Formats: sequence, C-alpha cells, structure tokens
Amino acid sequence: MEELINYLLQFGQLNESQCALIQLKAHRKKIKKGTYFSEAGKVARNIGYVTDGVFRICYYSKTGESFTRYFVYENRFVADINSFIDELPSAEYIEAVTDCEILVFSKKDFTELSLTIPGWSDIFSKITSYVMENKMRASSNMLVQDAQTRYLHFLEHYPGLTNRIPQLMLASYLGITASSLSRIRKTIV
Amino acid sequence: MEELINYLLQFGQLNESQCALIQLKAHRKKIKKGTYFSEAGKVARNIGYVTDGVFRICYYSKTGESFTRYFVYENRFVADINSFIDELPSAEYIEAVTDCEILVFSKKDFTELSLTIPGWSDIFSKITSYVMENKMRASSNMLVQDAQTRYLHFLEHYPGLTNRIPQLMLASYLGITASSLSRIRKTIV
DNA sequence: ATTGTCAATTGACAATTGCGAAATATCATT
DNA sequence: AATGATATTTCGCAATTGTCAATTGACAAT
Repeated sequence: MEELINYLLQFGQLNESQCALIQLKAHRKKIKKGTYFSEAGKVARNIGYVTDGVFRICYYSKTGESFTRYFVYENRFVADINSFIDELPSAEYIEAVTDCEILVFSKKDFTELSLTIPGWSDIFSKITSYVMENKMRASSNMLVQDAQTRYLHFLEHYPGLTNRIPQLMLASYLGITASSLSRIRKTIV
Repeated sequence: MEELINYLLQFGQLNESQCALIQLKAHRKKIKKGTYFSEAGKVARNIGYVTDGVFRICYYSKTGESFTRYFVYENRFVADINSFIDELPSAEYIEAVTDCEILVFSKKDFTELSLTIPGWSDIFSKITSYVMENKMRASSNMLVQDAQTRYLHFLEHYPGLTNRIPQLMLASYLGITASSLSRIRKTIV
C-alpha cells in the first residue's frame, strides 16, 4: 500500500489526507493464474496496481494463437487505460500469468478521486504517457534487433522475470517461436 | 487552422471564445526538409500541429545509422510530449522528411492555455494516450509479421505516404534493409 | 552534354528464423 | 510410483532476410 503511494508521488504531489483518501478507495483483490483481469470487447471497469504477480497484455489471432504485447508486474498499474477512461471496449486481454494480488480502483472511485484531488488526473496522464512511451520505444527497438539481442535485452531489463513466465509467452513477446527461443537460450547458457 | 480546432474537438469540448484563444496562440512556421523540429538531448520547447508535410521521429546508432520510429503527417500533433511537458531532454530527433508547415505552440503559451481553458490538459492527455497506444500497437503488431505483410499493411494504412518518403526511411521504419524493401516491392507491383 | 551525388535496385551468398514432427522434461493428479 | 497433460527441447529442412558489392536511375550543378 505504501508502495502505491510512493509510486504516485514520483509523478506528482499529494498531501497526507489525499494519500489517506486514496488508500481508502484501494481494495485488495486476488486474481488466479490463467484468469483475466480484463477482456477484449468489454469495457474496463477497474484499474489495478500490482502488488504481487505478473500479468501479460495479449491478443489472439483468428487461429487462436496468442500474442503477448507486454508484461506488467509488481508496482506498476495494469489496465486498458483508454477503455477505462473513455468507457470504450477493450482491445486486448489482460491475463494473470501467475497468481496475482492487486489494489483495484473502480471507475466510480477513480472518478471521485479525480474530483476530490486536484492533480490526480495529471498524475495519471503523466504515468500513462511515460509508461506508453517506454513500451513503444521497447517494441520499436525490438523491430530492428535480431532475436538473440532482444532476448538478452529482456534478461537485462527484467531480471528474474524469465523464471516467472512460460517460455511460449516470452517467445510471443519477443516475436519469435518457442523453438527459436529454446535454441537461443542454449547458446547463451 | 480550422482543422486544428476540429481535431481538438474530437477529444473534448471547447466553446467559441476558447477556440479563438487557441487560434491566437498558434503560430505558423515552416520547417525545411532535412532539418530538425526537435533534437535528442535538448528540451522540446514547442509542440506543433502539422498542416503540411511529413516528419519522422528517429534516432541514431553509434555508427550513425538512423532508425525511424514512426511518421507524423498532416493533421496530427508532433512533439516529444514527455520532454515538452516535463522539460526533460528529448530522447529522439524529429526530422522534416519533406518541407513542412506547422502551427506551433510555445511551452509558455501552452501552459497559459492549460490555466485558462479547463479541459485543455484533459484533451491533450487523451490525444497522447490515444496516439501512443496506437503507435505501440502498430510496432508490436509488426514484430510478429513478416516484412511483406508489414509493407502491405503500411500501404493500406498510410495510402500515398510511400511516395512522399525515401525508401531508406520506410525500410528503417519497417525494420528491414533497403534491399529487402526493394525486393518486396518488386514482387508486389 | 557531362559530371557528381545520392537513392534505389539487383545479385550472390551467408545467417537467421520459421515450420512440423518427434523426443524429453516438468508438473499436477491420482 | 504411475499416468496424463502441458511445456520445452531438439532436429532437419525450407523460407526469409541480411550483408556486401556492383549496377542502374534520377536529378542538380556545372
């Protein structure tokens, strides 16, 4: 809970009573591995702050194959932000890759905080643009690197995450097949 | 100028006097082909709305090779938004691929509009998250498609743009070499 | 017309990665 | 411990793409 506050304070100012109010609105929730926090086609009713576990944001091809856009883990917000803010249908699925624990804010409470706390919206637009910019840069960088470079970069940037996610999901994030990833791992280790 | 207002109105509400104020703050500026609107390492002092021409957002490798992250053309905003908002050094270059004309807002005028027009900030955070989400989805999609599919998708999504940009830049956006792009074009046409 | 410059194409070859199938490994359940 | 389900590794081969070098094309300056 403290971590949530510290995270928010990186992006703007909040006094003690505002922090207390935020903590009142945040509710703990567990999400079982393999289930979805949010689904494509449905409006995202909640935004979550991950306190434990790993999610992946993914979509499916016509043939049912899944592709991982990115992972979200401890001390980051997880949500389809455009769906949540404008109440539009989500474009993607948010799947719990491990058993997860999050602090959820409902749309109603989130809106209430926007009205009560000046700067709340600003904090979130900063978080959103900062995080998205990084995600975009990451996948744009990957496009011009070979598979091994992408894998090494992942190891370096997300140490420990490799052991928490299935290789097939990592492969689909890296834009390669599970076989390829397996070959690469062999040459590295 | 009308197009700017229409664009903004897609993301929020503005009354007539607010629109007039915005138009007062927007200044026409020409940017010559091959020059930079914004440079890596420098703080972005302006945000631009493209009325004519094509920009590319790019970066350079140690060896001087350039990589194109994405293109921005008519009726879209162009800026390193995180640099502009938080006055941090830019991460990338914004280069005029053709001769360009833009409507610029200085940081000072932009801030003034934020204070004068309630909702101005909201409009921009919506534009930012909407646009970035799309950029991110685009490059994430590209990662799992082969080069020809990426090229066809580009043709379909940005009709006419191919003829306005050098193939080398398009290739670096698609994440392939100029040779590869040339071969692909040959098989298509 | 000629030259120079830069962009785009082409070709030969090498390296990377995908594909499909089979073999192992891992893990949960009984 | 045995079973079954799923994940991962491995293999051979095919397809894609990169690299490097040479050629061609377009266009401006002389």
